[in-house]
Amino acid sequence: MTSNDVARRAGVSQSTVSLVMSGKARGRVSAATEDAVRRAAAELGYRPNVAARALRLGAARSVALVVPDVTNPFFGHVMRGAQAAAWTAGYTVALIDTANDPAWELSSYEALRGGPVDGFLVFGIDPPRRRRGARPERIVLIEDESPGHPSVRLDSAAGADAVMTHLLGLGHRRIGRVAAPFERHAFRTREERWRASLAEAGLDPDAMPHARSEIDFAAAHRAARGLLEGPYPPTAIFCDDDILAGGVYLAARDLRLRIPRDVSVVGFDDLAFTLLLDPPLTTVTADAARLGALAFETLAAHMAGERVPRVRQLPVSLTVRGSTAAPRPQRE
Amino acid sequence: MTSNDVARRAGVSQSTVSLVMSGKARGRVSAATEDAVRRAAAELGYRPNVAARALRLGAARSVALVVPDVTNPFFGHVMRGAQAAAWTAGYTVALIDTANDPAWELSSYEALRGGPVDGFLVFGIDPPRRRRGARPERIVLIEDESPGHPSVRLDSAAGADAVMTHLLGLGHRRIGRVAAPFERHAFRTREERWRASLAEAGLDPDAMPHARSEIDFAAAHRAARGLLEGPYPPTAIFCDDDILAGGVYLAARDLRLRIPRDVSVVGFDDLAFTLLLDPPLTTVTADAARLGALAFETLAAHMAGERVPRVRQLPVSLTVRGSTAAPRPQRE
DNA sequence: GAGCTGCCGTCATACGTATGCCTGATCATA
DNA sequence: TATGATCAGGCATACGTATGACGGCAGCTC
Repeated sequence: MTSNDVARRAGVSQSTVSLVMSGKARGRVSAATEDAVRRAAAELGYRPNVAARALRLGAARSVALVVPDVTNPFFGHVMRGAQAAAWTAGYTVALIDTANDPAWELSSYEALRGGPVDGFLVFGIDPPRRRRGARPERIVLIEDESPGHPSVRLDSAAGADAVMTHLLGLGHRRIGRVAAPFERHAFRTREERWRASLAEAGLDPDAMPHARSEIDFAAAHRAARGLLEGPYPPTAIFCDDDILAGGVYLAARDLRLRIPRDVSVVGFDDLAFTLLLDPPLTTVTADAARLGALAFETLAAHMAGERVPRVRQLPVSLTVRGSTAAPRPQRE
Repeated sequence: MTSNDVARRAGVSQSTVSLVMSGKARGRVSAATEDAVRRAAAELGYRPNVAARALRLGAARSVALVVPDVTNPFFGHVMRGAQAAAWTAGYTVALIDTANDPAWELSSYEALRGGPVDGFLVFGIDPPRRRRGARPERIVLIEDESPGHPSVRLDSAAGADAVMTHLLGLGHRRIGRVAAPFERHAFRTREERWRASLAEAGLDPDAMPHARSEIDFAAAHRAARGLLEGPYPPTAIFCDDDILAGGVYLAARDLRLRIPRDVSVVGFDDLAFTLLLDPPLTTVTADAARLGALAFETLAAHMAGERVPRVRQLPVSLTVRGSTAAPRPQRE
């Protein structure tokens, strides 16, 4: 099934078929001919060959989506948003799951340079360095930034501020933190706002219990235990995301601490499972799907040569549920 | 950066470069020349153009992975497994998230027929009907089956049997069910084994509380409430997957029922969040990543023209945790 | 030294599409 | 009626790769 077959059937030349199929028939092909071509194409079930088109055009109408952990529902939503947006734009999404391995991430750029994709949507671990190559690489970063590439992200600063205002407003003075292990911009921002908010409230950030943890329940469980068993346990814990917050629940259960009576917990992202926690988690609600879609749209605009804002932010909002309350009067 | 550039630099012809790069140099190119070509290619950072190769070869070295819900971690693991296996085989994975919409699923086959992918890995909603087309379509089904296509799946029968043996062994006589809404083979099998096990124990399956639910917490919550508030509430509930089981926890919390004292709950898949539930969920542990990898391997073999078993099953095992116990003596 | 056999390597072409350029026909205008 | 102008559509080619068909050359045998 090639355009030649269609041409033969419609009694026209291959060029005419191509013209019609790519919508460039205006003024070059009569309505009657166009009709005949379309009919022939439909009858034969003709689909333009993507490889040939890609070869000719030098573009594959495909983008790579690089994600650190496909197993994490947050990324799932991002993927959904990006994929849907890409699909409606006639693009295909090539999925790369790096499983949190920076080496793998790097090698994926290398491997995909040959042309299977026109651009990259990167939800990365390390910010990709700019790489030399025939054509300048089209990259949009998600939740991170790197000079020279446009990026999209949640408004982590506003989210973290809302969390801290909430917690401080409840009367907490010992607000600990379970941080993600990456140097991603989003996490850095949350850390900074946590520190800044504490400082503004006259508290010393460096005196606060603080831990870093891989983003999975078991690791966060260990990290949170360390925090809660420490000499100065926090009355509230601000986590970089919901998974880490889940780890805090696990630790609290271990130590027979009640949430929020003994310790308040706040997450980030508002994943579905947070409703399952008992009590349900107070967290920052974010539209991850929109984030993915926005990333694709930005990449598409970027590839089309349009000028694109260096960074686009999506609003977030604090959703207060049962995991936060005023601290108990301390014995000290 | 084309093979011509490499050829010029190495002082050979384009064909020689092609020969070397595709590993077909044996007996046609001397070691010295081959070396020179490789060096030139490396210096220029040459990567064969995928589109051109795909056009020439009529194969894209890419497969589509069709998944109903990228947001569900179970599919995340499948994707991870499939993607990793594909990647090491030099294949690219095009992701399709159908968001549980059968129409979308269908249209994705249609759209991808033009050649962007060589085959399909389908974790489908509806079994795809066989479609006519120039070349016979290469499809492997996951967790489902359809005449004419190879399929891979978990051993749902064994899993369900283990669950029922466990529950009946604990003394349960009223074992309800929250079923998934799809006619997928995996779910059908679990249903059948549930019925068969009950019948073998001298119980009437039709008398058991039974509900169907979309696979999300809120829907399962509603469905489970219906079950537990019904005239003959079950002492145990077997759910088609962990998400549905999560809904049962929600309903139990609503109704002030304690798990497992008032009702035992069993899930399927062993997703990470089940550890977070209180008590942790008894469930069937499955290697979803292996399932994805196996699916790809099967597709690759199928495409290579090898004879492939019509169906391949992966073992599963029951993981007993805190959500199951003997029923309380009934008042009736 | 003529003929044969391997070994290395090049030539030419095909894959299917998109598009610049050209041609023939129709039509309007002078 | 002669001359442009406009419209419809075909011709030819290029995109970069893979590969079957060839050709030149060295070494060998008789």
